[in-house]
Amino acid sequence: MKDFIRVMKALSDPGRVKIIKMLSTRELCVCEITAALRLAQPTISKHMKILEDAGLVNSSKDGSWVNYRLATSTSNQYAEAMLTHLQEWLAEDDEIKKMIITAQKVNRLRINAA
Amino acid sequence: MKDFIRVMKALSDPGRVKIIKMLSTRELCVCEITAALRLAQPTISKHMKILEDAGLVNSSKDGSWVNYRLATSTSNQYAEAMLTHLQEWLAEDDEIKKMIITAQKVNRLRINAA
DNA sequence: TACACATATAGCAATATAGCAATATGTAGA
DNA sequence: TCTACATATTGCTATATTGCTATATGTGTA
Repeated sequence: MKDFIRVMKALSDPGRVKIIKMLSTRELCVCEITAALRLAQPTISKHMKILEDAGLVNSSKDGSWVNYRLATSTSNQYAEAMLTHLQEWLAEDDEIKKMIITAQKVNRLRINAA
Repeated sequence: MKDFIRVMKALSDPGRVKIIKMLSTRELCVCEITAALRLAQPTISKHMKILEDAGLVNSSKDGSWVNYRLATSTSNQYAEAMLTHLQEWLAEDDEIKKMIITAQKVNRLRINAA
């Protein structure tokens, strides 16, 4: 039950759903997600922790960057099923479409240059 | 997006998930759900509204009783998909198993008799 | 060591959620 | 009409959630 609730809660926030959809196109670091969503960096860190605890994303370090990607095989069957649905779901949502375009353009090396 | 979030939020509460699983065995009125879950009647009413707004359950009146059942065809595709999963999911959860047994025994005509 | 940068954690304010008791509404039957 | 019962609504408190700023931690490089 707890595993299920954790996944539902993780997916109850529009920002976190946007993050999931962005990650469906490619791996992103915290600073890229922060730039794309226009939220404060600690806010994104907190969201990523919730997504990771739910088994929806995995992370790995690359120097001081932390790259996040969608979880491939996860210990949480509910997370796995929801990720499968989310490959299709919300594909036509305007806000999501914009976020995906933004996610494709954002680049960790150019974030502070602007 | 709003439809999706509504379903995720509706399923983010253990009590509401229990209600869904109870309704998978049979139709129940508010007083039966109240007796089974051991929460106050207004609390159940509020939960039922959230579930109905999400497209997860339907209701119909029978005298002063309001019967709730799982939504069969719903306007919300996410609700429909989640209900399908929930036919299988959590079947082995101890708490859920107890609730389903309770739901089978509870009877609107005997609630105030006790 | 010192600095720059990326990320995480702590602590706070605003808001949302879940519970309750009290009360209003609706229905059936005397 | 009056009463009993089932449900919904209102208004409240306690807690959870989401955002922020400030600060701590970790990493790479001079």
